[in-house]
Amino acid sequence: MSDLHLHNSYTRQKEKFEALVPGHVGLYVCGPTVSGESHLGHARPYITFDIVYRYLRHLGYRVRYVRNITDAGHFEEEGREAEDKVSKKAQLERMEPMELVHKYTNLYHWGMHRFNCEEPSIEPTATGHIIEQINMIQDIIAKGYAYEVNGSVYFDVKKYAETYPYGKLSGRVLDDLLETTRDLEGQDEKRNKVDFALWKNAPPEHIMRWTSPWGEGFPGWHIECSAMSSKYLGETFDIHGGGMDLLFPHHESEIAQSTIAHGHAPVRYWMHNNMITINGKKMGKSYNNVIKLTELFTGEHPMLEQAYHPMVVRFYILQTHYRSTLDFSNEALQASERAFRRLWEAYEVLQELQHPGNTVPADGELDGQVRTWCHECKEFMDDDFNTAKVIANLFEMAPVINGIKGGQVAAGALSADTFALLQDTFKTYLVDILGMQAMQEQQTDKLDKVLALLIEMRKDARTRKDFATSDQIRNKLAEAGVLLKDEKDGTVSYTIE
RNA sequence: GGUCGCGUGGCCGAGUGGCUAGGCACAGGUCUGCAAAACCUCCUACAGCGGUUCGACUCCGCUCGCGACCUCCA
Repeated sequence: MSDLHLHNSYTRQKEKFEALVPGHVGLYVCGPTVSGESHLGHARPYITFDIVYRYLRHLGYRVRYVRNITDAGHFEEEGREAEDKVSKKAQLERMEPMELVHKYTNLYHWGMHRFNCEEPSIEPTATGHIIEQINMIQDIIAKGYAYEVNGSVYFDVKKYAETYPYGKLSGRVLDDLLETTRDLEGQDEKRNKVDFALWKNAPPEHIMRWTSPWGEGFPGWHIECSAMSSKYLGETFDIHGGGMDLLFPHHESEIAQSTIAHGHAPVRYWMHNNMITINGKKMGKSYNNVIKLTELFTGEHPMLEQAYHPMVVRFYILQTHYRSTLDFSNEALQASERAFRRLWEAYEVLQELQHPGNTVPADGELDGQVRTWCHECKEFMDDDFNTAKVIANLFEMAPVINGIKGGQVAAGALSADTFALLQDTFKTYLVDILGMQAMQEQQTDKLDKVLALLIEMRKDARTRKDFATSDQIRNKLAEAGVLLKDEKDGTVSYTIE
């Protein structure tokens, strides 16, 4: 069906993608924990896998894209004291877990929408799948790979490792882990330090709790993904994605749980995006260096020199390969903003251009070059989703487009076929696959008419050589964020910042 | 400490055993009443030291520097 190759984190190699069920792809991506606001670092996986989702569909696959919402666990709202959760408080003063989760889920959806990320096919919540998780845990206990202690259930990693290749995904060696794992609370309940919780007993003040065969508690962090992915995608599915920081312990644990529950490994291809760094350090809660999406879009953050449009951020992320780290800086974002504006304008110009209709190109060399650039886009995407190279090729073609409009390139330089290919390539890759869209809102007719009037008045002034008036109109509009451009053919167009 | 990864021109960033990615910035030019935009030109880098090779930025080794994971983490 395709020549798609992708880097499989499990084998650390690029592999040809073969769908388990021909024509269909099951894609699971670890979604957000909705106990706080999404930040720039979170944007990366969702944009990365939005590209994967879009490209797989472009290749003709029917994709079921499942991305969970982690809304169960040991939650605290950002900035609030833990005491808030203590049930002694009056009902309305107390933070309701559902309230918190709902607030941040909405905020997350708002962010994804602004980034023009497609919605997943299914967005299951951990709290909506407690039964499935309990069932899976019971199954693992029955098979002898988990044990209960004081109302909590732990997975027996040491036993698992006797038979299965524990640590392969993350490159861990069990013996090393046994020595280096730190002492944490609850360790004394575990048989071995490396064991992880499938179910946690809830202390009295804990606000999220469900009844289970082991008493009141809440599910461990890893089990939800195993339970939900197998429910919606089957015991084995094609692609599982997430951030590199989830390799261990999260994904390693998922493999272990699912392998015991189902008798075989759950995932055929693991994909992991790299981190966004800031001043060379990973952006993350623990480093206290996050820029929230709301801050990013408004520019209200000490580290931000200006606001950055979601499309600029998306473009900036796609200019780098998803497996490389990407360092945040105002300079980099500003460069992306200018770059994207230019490329998007070329795209808009291209849609308006008319081809003279010649079937033989006036410039055979350029014609061939453009065809190559266009065809390479597919090769680049097939090679582990190399969006950076796709964008580079689109930039190669921007001068051709602008040149045709500006007259530096002959209108018939390209054949009609090649011109159509060029138009299609921009639409397909820039819009459909990379998911870029205009930064500015669609103009209203009223504004358009007002500007047409001003442009007409300026044109009159210019023919009278009354440049004081014409420049005043242009400058005042510029102050208001409307930029006029005198085109070669004498017409005037405008862009709104 | 263990495991893994990275180090590219002013900045951001692809990528490859020989065939100058791309973007942003800078500089010069064309066009324009001026400007902006656009177009053309300029800017040839790959941490250091060895090795393999006809040839390495690309492979191997060492050194230095940086980071990620090992704990919630996208």
